[in-house]
Amino acid sequence: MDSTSQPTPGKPVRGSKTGQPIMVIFDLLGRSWAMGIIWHLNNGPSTFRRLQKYCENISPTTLNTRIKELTKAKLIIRTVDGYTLTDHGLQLFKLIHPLGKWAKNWAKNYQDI
Amino acid sequence: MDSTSQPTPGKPVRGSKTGQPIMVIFDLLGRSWAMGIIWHLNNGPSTFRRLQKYCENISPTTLNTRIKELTKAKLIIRTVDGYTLTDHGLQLFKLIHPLGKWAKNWAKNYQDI
DNA sequence: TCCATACACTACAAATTATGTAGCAATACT
DNA sequence: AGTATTGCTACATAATTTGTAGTGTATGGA
Repeated sequence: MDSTSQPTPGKPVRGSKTGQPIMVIFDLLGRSWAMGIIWHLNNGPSTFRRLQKYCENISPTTLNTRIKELTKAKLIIRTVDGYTLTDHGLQLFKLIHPLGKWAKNWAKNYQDI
Repeated sequence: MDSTSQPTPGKPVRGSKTGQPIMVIFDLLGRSWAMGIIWHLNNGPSTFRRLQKYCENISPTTLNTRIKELTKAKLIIRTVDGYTLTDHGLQLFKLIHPLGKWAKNWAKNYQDI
């Protein structure tokens, strides 16, 4: 089945052997669409299909893998209304939220590539 | 040679077709070791080998690819002292900096996986 | 109840990325 | 000149992501 390695504090992660929390979170968030999912869920609970649609047709395989990882990491949880951010997840969202404004500014100053 | 797609505002990125800045930055930062590199460079300029060592022996291939991408994105730049954060890069670091503290707390509350 | 939808996934093969080892050219030092 | 270090590149293997198709389960009428 799915043998993706779950980034876990204290255990080696993709790239990092020490399992420092920051490296663990970098690994977790560094996987495809992880931040996008958290970003979207801030708008409220979402079903699998809606999430998939929002994430510009992310493949169901990847979405499902990401959901499992984020759930194990206790950043999201499944409720009757769909997937939702946990308290931890919400805190994390608040931390990455400023990236939105920064990214727009960065994009504006982005030239001649 | 290396045909990695550079995440660029306004252009489709890995996963996102609209090229919204936040999605672009998620793609860029979501690649292996990207955030780790920025994290480390906050400690001052670093040479290729030192960076490699710091990033727990990231493969030179990946490091080089990441360096090229981050340089094109104007987040880092090469100086006589080694690779350094640009102003944009420093701003970005400041935004992700709180993740360190958050991650430690998250890791503490992380159980029964 | 039977049929049609819609949802939440799973299977699986192909494409893209990352890793790890080896090594090369350029500079610095002795 | 000889040696060491740095900044990479080559290349084969491994891991991740994608895309398409399809399965099983609920829900909603007719």
